[in-house]
Amino acid sequence: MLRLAEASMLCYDHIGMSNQQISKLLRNVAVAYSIKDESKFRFQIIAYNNASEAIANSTEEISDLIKEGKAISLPGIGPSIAGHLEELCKKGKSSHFEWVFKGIPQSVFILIEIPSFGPKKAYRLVKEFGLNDPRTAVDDLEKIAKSEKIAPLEGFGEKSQADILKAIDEYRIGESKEKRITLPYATEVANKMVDYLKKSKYAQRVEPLGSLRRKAATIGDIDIAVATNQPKKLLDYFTKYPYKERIIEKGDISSSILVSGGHQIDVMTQPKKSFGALLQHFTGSKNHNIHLRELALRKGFSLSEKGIKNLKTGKISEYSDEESFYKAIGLTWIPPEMREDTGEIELAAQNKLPKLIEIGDIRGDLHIHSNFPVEPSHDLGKDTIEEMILKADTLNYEYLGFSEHNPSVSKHTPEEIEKIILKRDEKLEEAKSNNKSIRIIKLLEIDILPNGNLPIDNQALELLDGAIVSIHSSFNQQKADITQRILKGLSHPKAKILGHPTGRLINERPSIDADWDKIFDYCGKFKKAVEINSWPARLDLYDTLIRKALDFKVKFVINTDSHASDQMETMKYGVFMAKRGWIKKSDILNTLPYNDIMDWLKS
DNA sequence: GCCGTTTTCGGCCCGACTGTTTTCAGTCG
Repeated sequence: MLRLAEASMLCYDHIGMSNQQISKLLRNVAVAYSIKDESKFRFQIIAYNNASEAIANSTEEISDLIKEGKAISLPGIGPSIAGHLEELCKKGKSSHFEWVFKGIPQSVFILIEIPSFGPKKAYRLVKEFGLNDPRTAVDDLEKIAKSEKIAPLEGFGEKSQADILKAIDEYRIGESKEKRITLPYATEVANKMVDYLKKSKYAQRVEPLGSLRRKAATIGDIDIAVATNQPKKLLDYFTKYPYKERIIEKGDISSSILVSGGHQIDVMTQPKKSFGALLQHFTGSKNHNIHLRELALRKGFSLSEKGIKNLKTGKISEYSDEESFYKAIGLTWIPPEMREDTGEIELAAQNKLPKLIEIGDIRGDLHIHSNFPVEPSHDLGKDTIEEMILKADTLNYEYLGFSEHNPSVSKHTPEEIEKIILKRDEKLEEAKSNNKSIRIIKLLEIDILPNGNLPIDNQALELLDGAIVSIHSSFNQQKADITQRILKGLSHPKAKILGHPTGRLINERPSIDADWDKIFDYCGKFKKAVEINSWPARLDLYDTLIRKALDFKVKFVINTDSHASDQMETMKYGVFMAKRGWIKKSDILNTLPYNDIMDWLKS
């Protein structure tokens, strides 16, 4: 029955709705409007889709905002939608949404989830075959398609009947697996294809674009742009990729294939002289491009992947690079990581974009685990202290902060813990004298226990230059409790860094539900650094929360949390995330020289 | 229905691909 309630979601229970549920509800309103009368409600459809997306991407708890009457503060939510949501929250139903959904079977909102199904196709099939039970609508449709009853319908045919069966298969696979893949893995898949495409004599330039170029934490489809004078021949070559599973689309300008592992790769082509416009178009994001094109329209230009069309003369100007494309509409070039339409276009118009941090600005890693036997309650590193230092040397670092997990408290007395820390000190001192080029900082990663206490006593903490405090258990505590827990953990003078703050593991574990305003406010006031953890499955903090933390004047450290020396190379992913959070060098503490870092740790 | 550094009224991105069509509707990014 859950799905029935989810379909249009007119029932607002006393716990409130998640952002995802509210987002889906508004998306469904747009779908319903499309079915009712697409041209009449054209702009409502756009508005509801925008609102839906805004809520899906928001870091605020929308259901709280609605209760406080503040939903209108979100860009994309105006007085009308906010009013309907408030009514839904107060009365458990909204008369307006009920009116929009009236006469549209719930099954439509189920079928819409199938790839290649939009409002029209879903509604047509539901009506045609009386698919009135949302719980069985997909199965029923499959049976109907198999018994060849769809092909005879007007506007359908043999091919579309077969395509529907294929799409249902994909829908089922998609439901059972994670669709989005991590950035490093996507990079690997993309690079393999880039190497393949570069071998074609028809390819003049090959660039991975889309969310991959914007360095999003997870990637859906892999987008690749190719400059070529022979698009058809190039696409022929592309669709013959040896690891291809099947061709999704094959056109004259662009094509899509599915490769082993179920990943989709889209290739788009343009002649070399228009490649700048293609780079801009295919990098996105969608919202960035829409905003850019609206801006251009007001200036009398129409933008596309082909170039910039002057609406008065009808002439299209071509651009071989992105800088000149942006310049032509009065903007400075915008780093791909910032292209999410969250204010970057306005800043580019005023030439006020921040100078973002670069990997070369990083002077050291403050979160690494060696294999020194600290007898921790969590995992030990794989490599020796010396090996980690050697790696830091090759990365041209100035310093390295060793931060193994705290020794397990269940197996040791406080005296024993102190002894272990002192033993590690000896080892670190020895390593120091053997390698003069890397300065060593004595840290520890300490659990914040469920009650907010730290498992190590003051005497042991005094032996450290500083501590990273992080949550490794009881992730599901109530918002108020977990917020208090973190603040208490951070309150110790030696606690300097909040490690992997949200605790999320991509595709595995969601973020903790904490009051980030309170936490960032505290960190800003008391000079506690917030970690941007580069571990590809963490990328924590993530971009939108970094932006929020910046508002509270929080300082950050970018760390790798390495458990082996080669993992120290993942620093770049943390830097990508920082750039997506609009971070400058001056916001990051581990861009500071050693002495300044030590001053901060002592402060 | 939302929004504003040319607007509180009058706008709202753009093009590719597919299947079913003979000029287009639907879907996607």
